[in-house]
Amino acid sequence: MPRGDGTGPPGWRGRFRGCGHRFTIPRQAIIETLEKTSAHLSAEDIYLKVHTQYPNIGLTTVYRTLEVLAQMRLISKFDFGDGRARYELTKNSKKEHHHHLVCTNCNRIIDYTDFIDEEVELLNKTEKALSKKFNFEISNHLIQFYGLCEKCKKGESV
Amino acid sequence: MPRGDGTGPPGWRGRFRGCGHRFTIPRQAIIETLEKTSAHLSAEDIYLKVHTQYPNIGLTTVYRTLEVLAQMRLISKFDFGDGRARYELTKNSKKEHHHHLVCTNCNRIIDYTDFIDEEVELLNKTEKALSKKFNFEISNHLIQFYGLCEKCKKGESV
DNA sequence: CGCTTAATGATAATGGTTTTCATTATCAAG
DNA sequence: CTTGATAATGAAAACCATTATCATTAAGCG
Ligand SMILES: [Mn+2]
Ligand SMILES: [Mn+2]
Ligand SMILES: [Zn+2]
Ligand SMILES: [Zn+2]
Repeated sequence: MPRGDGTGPPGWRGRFRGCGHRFTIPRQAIIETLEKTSAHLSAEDIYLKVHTQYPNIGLTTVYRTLEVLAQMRLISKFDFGDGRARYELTKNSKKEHHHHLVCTNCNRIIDYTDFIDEEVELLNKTEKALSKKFNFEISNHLIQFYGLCEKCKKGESV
Repeated sequence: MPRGDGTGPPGWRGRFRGCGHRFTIPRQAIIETLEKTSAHLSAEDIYLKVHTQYPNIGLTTVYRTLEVLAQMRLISKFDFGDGRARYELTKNSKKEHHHHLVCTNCNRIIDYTDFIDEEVELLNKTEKALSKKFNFEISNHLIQFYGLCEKCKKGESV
């Protein structure tokens, strides 16, 4: 059963305490913002959203919280080529591990999980082979496809 | 037969002219620097190397040339997480298309092409499926594995 | 309720990249 | 080989996302 005390069902407070971190209002607010969206927010995006409800939470704190969350592996940090880092909860209610399509024209990001089945298999195989060959301990991977989204593909032919 | 006039065997001048660009000394020097290395150089890396032979070529020009080269698809631009963009010739004598292992501890980059055969197959399949499903025109992809290199794996257990 | 100290926030600093603008040099035309 | 239009260059300043500083606040433990 959910707590209803603002610490959220999955026990954010517990996770923070478990890593020796304090669970503060700003951290709670930032996580709630990330939970509410399915977008890929930048630090400033998050700051602005949080700001409407907690006008005294600073951008610096957003950056610091994101760093802690990333280090705890609770969020993923991405570079989609628009000059700022973007973040999303690693396990959102709606999202599990997925990869991205990035529109090089309008910077739209599309999540996909649909065709991952065979990918997962090949990824495991590849990771195993690479680990052995280079004696490299793989802990994570990044897969992104770049191109033109539906909208931009149309606009291109004008 | 190679020209021997400094424009290089693959006809760099021709490629530039073909895109309506002029072929200048700085551009030539930057390309030669990229041809000579198998590393993943930053703009400043390139600037410093070029600087030893042409001390009056500026960092700004390096950035601008890299932008042109990237737009012409002759170089690839990467973000390995160390806060600066890194570049490499798309088709080097030694390298064709390849993917990267990135050490999250010492930032070492390992190129690999070895296990790509099955990857290529799956990638084509995936790209086709994604294109259809999202009506997205895929023109490029990025695949990187993160973890600890041989050296850093050892150091970790100390 | 206090105490310890991690966390915060306003501000300044950092550093990679981009802009500006006056000057130079490429290269097509004559 | 000139010449001229203009793309390219370089020094300097501007930009802007991110980080460091430091005095202040508050989380969590006893
Ligand atoms: Mn996503
Ligand atoms: Mn490479
Ligand atoms: Zn688009
Ligand atoms: Zn390493």
